[in-house]
Order: sequence, then C-alpha cells, then structure tokens
Amino acid sequence: MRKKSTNSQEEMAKFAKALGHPTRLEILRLLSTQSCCFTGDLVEVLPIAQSTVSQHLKELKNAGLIQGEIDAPKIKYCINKENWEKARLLFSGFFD
Amino acid sequence: MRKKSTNSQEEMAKFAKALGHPTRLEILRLLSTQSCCFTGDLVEVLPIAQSTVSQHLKELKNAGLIQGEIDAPKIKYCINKENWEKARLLFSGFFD
DNA sequence: ATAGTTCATCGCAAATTTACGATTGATTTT
DNA sequence: AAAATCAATCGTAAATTTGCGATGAACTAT
Repeated sequence: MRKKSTNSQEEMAKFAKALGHPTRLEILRLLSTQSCCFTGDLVEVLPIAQSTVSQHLKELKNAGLIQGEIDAPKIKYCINKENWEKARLLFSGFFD
Repeated sequence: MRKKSTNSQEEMAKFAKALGHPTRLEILRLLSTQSCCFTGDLVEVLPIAQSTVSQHLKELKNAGLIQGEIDAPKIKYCINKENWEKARLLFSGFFD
C-alpha cells in the first residue's frame, strides 16, 4: 500500500515523456533513418524556430535518447544506442 | 522541407505523453495485471489524493488507453485493448 | 426521505512546457 | 584581425501539467 513507483517505471516515464511530442518523434525518426544529423539539418526540415529545435534536442539529450558531438563549427547528433535499446526493452516489456 | 508531423506521429505522441508519468504507468500496470479496477482500489494503493488519481484516469481515458464503465456506485476501469494494441504497434515499429 | 458511498469536477497554486526573438560564445573563413 | 557561421542560452509569454482540498452529482442503503 502507498507504494511509490519503481526505478524502471521512473525511467520508462522519462523516456515516454521525451517521446510525447510530435516534433521530438520526428527528430528521432530523422536521426535514426540517417545515422546522424547536424542541428542545422534539423532546423531546415522542421517548421519551428532554431531555438525551439535546440530546446527539443536538449530534452532528448537529457532523457538520454540522443547524444551530440562537436564537429566544429557544427554539432552532430546521433541516437544514443545504449539507451535506445533500454527504452525499446522497457516499452516492449510494458506492452505485455 | 517544413514538413509537419504525420498522423501516426501525432497519435504516438499522444500515447507517449500519457505514458510519461510514473503514476500513470503504475495505474496501467495495475489495470493490466488485474483485468480491471475500481477507482477506489487505485486510490488505496497509490500515494496521492483521490482527486489526483481521478485526473490521471481522465488523461489515460482521453488518450484512449483505458475505458471506464459504470458498476454503480463504483466505476470499473479497464485497459482499452484496441488502442493498447495500436500503441504497442506504434512503439514497436518506432524502435526499429 | 435521509444518510452514506463513490468518484468526478471545481478552484486554486506552483511548477513545467512550448515557443519565439535576441544575444552570446565558439569556431571558421576571409 | 574582422566577418561570418553555427548552435546554445537568455528572457519572456502563454499554455499546460500536477497536485490538493472542497464541493457536487449520482446512486445505494437505511
């Protein structure tokens, strides 16, 4: 009784929350079809301001779903494969 | 260029958003292990106020993941199996 | 009819999210 | 060194989310 949520529920909620916006889903789709993207490539494709794209990227990064590396003067974003797999397992386990 | 998100992305985002809170994940887990629950059963188990549980139930219902039927004076909540399956397919398709 | 039960909804406050333009810092190019 | 490019961050506004206690609606039980 009065049980708090488990660690894996916290983690899954964190992933789900990050996935809970169409723009972020689109970013992830773009990153996973092409292997990686520069921020600028995403800004060209998405119908929102550059600063907003950066914010979404930050949230995806905080959730651990993507990672960025410097390729000066650009930044190259990729799927974080380790956590991607973690998320995949959590979701597939969740849906019985 | 400037492409908006697709319908299935909108739908998946809607599901993901509903899944993006530990309490709602816990509610769904409880509903799926037992086949159904009364609101009161959930309130007993969860460490939050009754009104807050009701709000979370409402969100899950709006997202289509659960459905409630009257069993007076209680309300019996169950997984919405049709949409559950839809969500399962969207997520499993998303993670390659 | 009255009292009790069950759960949704209201009203509110605090925190978070989403979006934008402007600015800044870092790096590259001229 | 100066100008240009790239992307994060700042500051702000509006909307949404999360949570609670109190109230209300619908039904049941006495």
